[in-house]
Amino acid sequence: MGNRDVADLLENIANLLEIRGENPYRVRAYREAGRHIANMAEDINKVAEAGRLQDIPGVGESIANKIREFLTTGRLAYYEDLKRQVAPGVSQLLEVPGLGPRKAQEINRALGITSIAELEKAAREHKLSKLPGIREKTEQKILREIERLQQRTRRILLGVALPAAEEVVNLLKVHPQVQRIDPAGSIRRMKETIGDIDVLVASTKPVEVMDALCSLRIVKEVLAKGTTKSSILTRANLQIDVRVIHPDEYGSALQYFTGSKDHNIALRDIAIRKGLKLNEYGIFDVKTGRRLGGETEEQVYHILGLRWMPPELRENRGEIEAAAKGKLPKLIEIGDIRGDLHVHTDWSDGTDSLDDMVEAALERGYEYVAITDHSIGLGVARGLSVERIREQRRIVDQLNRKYAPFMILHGIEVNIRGDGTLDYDDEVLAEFDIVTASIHSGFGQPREKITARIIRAMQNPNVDAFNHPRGRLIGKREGYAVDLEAVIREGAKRGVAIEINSQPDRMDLDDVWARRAKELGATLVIDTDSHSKGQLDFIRYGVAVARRGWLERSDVLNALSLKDLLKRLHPARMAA
DNA sequence: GCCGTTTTCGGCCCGACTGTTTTCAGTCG
Repeated sequence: MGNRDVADLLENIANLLEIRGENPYRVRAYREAGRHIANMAEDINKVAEAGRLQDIPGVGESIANKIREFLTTGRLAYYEDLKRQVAPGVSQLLEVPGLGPRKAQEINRALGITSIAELEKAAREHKLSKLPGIREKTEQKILREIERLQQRTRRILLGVALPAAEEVVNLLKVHPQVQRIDPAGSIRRMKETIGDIDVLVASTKPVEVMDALCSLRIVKEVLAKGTTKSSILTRANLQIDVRVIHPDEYGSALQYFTGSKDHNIALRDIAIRKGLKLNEYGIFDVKTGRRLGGETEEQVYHILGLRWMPPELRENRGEIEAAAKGKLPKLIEIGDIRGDLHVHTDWSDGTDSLDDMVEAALERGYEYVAITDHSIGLGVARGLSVERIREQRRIVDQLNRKYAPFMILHGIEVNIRGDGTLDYDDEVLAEFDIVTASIHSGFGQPREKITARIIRAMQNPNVDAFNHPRGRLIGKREGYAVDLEAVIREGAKRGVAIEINSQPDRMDLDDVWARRAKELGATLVIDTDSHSKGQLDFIRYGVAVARRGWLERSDVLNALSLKDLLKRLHPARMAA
């Protein structure tokens, strides 16, 4: 029973209470508590054992008791009761946009409908419009939404959404009536997945901007077009919502539409206590109604007594308290990254040559790059034999003479076998400039076994980093079961860096765990795991995870200069 | 149900939109 289970339990309770039409603040209390637990890296069992459940924001006596019961017995009587009181399937109806708890409950009560399929049938037979508060239009809307629901794609990877948003931004920003333009929402916060792609424009001629948007060459279909807000479908089938704001209101609008929702709620709470009112049009004095600001985000935060903060922090995970005390972290930036330490070539499963990958790293302005092809055990990826390693080493040495002072580190992504041993003997591993270790098989092993296996690998003194620690592929594969806390502690103890893998479908570690790793004293390394030249640009996604995890330059191995990096990896060699 | 530089009780973010309404409830972001 882990954090996820508890968070899901609380969210489910909130949903059931909502359907029952309970006090909305009680519903929100469960939702809040669940969200904080989902955002927490520390194991809830440990927190419970230490009697610190009520230290979790949003968890009071009542919820703490329920969590304790759930953790010790595996079930919760209160939740079982609740489930019995709510007809099964009603919560499914809530998935239809436009149907909230009230209407869903009414539809279920009056017609006995418990699934979306039944709902669709009833709507077609015009049975819904006999109910109070529902007429022809609502019925039609429900049918449309069900249809959309069936063909809707789920959340989009940041690595897909961000380039799409940037394309629209770049095409529109040359328009003479566009004064400012930015991606907003979860894209601006650089969340690993994105629901809606939002773009914000500052202009005094919104209609002209809307016309320009809808006639862009990337537009496949105009889904909605208004005077200040339009939605387009791109040729890549991505929906992008664009809104135009008056330049005087751009700061408060950008703040508002960047979110997160929780962050904004907390800000407005501060505003209320100060006798102020905050909305997308500005920040106002409640008594006089006078507008105090809103042209820039900085203004909004300053009037609330806070420092401006990077969007990546705005998740209501303590950033507001930190901003009030002037204790915001100085987040790592993409320019702090001095090199990439996890890169593949066509020697194993990459598509570009060693030379090309090195050239691409140089072009990025790096001081170094580590070539880390796969080891022999990974047959599918053409893992290198010992002979091939030595051959590759000779070529790396040649290239190093050519490109000095830029340095190519000869590395390896060594496979951790089922028992925790590594693919090569220690003598072979000792020849590399950097050894990174990964799991590529045995994902189904029990948690204890995988954890022990990884820790054994980390205890090999040749290992410098542990790659994509959770083994997840977003939307495709859950990570393996592992006690990450123990793995990270081991890394901190042995000086093994923990990777933030920048591949858009990995983002592994994620933001929550990156922050926890910092707390536990581990060093992180932000890598792209590139399999082609272009993928070196993925580094910005890894940096985004790091920033969302509150990391600073000093937390990151490859923010070190080449000299300091070599000192860190090979203190003995450097002394010699 | 939670929480406290107003409070241990009485608040709890704000505005827009839609459809159903003759003044507002429900839903959403």
